[in-house]
Amino acid sequence: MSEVESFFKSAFSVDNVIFGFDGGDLKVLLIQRGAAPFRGKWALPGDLVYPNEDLDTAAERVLEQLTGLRGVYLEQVRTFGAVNRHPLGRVITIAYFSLIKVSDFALTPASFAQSAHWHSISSVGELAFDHNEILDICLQRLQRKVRNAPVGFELLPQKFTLTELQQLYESVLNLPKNKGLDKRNFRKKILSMNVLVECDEMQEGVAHRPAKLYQFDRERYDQFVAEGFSFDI
Amino acid sequence: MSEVESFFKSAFSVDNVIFGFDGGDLKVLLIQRGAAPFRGKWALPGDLVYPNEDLDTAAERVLEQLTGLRGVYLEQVRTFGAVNRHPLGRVITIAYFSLIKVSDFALTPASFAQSAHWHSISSVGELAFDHNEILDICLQRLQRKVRNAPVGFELLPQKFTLTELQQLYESVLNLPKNKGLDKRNFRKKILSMNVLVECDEMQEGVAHRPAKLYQFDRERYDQFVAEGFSFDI
DNA sequence: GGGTTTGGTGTAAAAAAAACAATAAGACTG
DNA sequence: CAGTCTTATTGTTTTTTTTACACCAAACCC
Repeated sequence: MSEVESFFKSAFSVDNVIFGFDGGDLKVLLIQRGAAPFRGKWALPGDLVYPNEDLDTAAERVLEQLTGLRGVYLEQVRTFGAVNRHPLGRVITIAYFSLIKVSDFALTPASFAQSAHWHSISSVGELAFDHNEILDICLQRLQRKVRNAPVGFELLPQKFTLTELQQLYESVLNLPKNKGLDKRNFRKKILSMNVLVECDEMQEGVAHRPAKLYQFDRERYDQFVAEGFSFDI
Repeated sequence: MSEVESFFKSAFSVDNVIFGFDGGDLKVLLIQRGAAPFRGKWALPGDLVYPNEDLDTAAERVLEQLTGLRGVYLEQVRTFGAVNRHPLGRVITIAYFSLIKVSDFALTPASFAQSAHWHSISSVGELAFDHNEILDICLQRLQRKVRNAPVGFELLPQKFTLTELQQLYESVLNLPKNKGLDKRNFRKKILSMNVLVECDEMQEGVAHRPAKLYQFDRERYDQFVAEGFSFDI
């Protein structure tokens, strides 16, 4: 038994399912493992939790090291702790998902070194460890969350069109494009919540009639929530 | 201490919020700590996870040692891992909640030794560690779950009256008795799901008109779910 | 200026939820 | 056994929410 192995009793890590929305598709940011075990395989970004680090802090650190982003949406989902989930010892992992605006994503030294790439959810292959299961559970959580909390906006630019918002929902919920949700009903519903404000700006650079841009108004949302409102789509 | 070593100076435990329903009230099973830290304080039952034990298995073990029950409803909720949550070292804990029928609860050696007692949710005092927070989060989870999955039945005897079922919901959701839910609408809704079957039996030993007894039909429920049905109250 | 593409809008029917109160059945009392 | 007490049981109406559905408008491109 190697020296490291002899110390290796149990540990905990965080793994982060980083979602993005680009090209009308829901994506997940994966890294290619450079070391054993599972060398060369795609995996969720994660790391062992430092002895003096809170779990949320560890998840934020993993996210920032890879994307350069701080203060983005992050939620703990579940802990995976099957005895044999890690080939080298007992490591349980606390799974998080985060939602980022792809346009904000900057290549960091870490992401470069770990060859981070966006993968369409629908075309993720076999991942290292139990990461397929983790991804699956996190996606289910996102699908529920997006329907009863205003988290979808975290995936869009600050200013967006209603069509983009609808496509986001169709993509996250895995509905057929432009058939899953009725355009008129969707707009009616989202606008009737009064949490979107029209910008004085139009979409630019498109080869057709440009759409109005909207923004999510968190203050109004918070106020409505305090009054008993609950977001629901 | 080497860096590698320090990663493994940590442990993980499970804590179990065991809910019961008795006397029209939602209860939680607590134990009184017999050793430091927090000696004498009420706490959630829990234990360190064995090196070769899955997390769910550990939660089942804690539950069985205390109540003698196996195969009851158990769900992982969240992991609590603040650096200083445990005064003696870095211990993160995976929180579970379980739902049991109070009438099935038998005093075990462990429950006797740990002076386990049912506490009304509304009158739980200050608990050891971060257990108040854990209880709170688990209760919130139960409140959501009971509304979109048929888990309420886990808290009732196999045969129950519709009034008991309604009181269970009012208690879990913390609604005023007989004012939170309209009796007629409640019965209409639950019966229209077709997942309850009438027993050929009536309530006994009550000093008034006895009510019909019903049972939850899980097979029917599973079939409906497969056909796209979703439970909602 | 005609073609192409997406943006934007309202109404009617159906379904679901909410509001609401009187009678029935059994147990107990005297 | 008649009367009282307590909880059980049952439907209808109104309101709200959800669904279904189709045409004209605006900008760009050629």
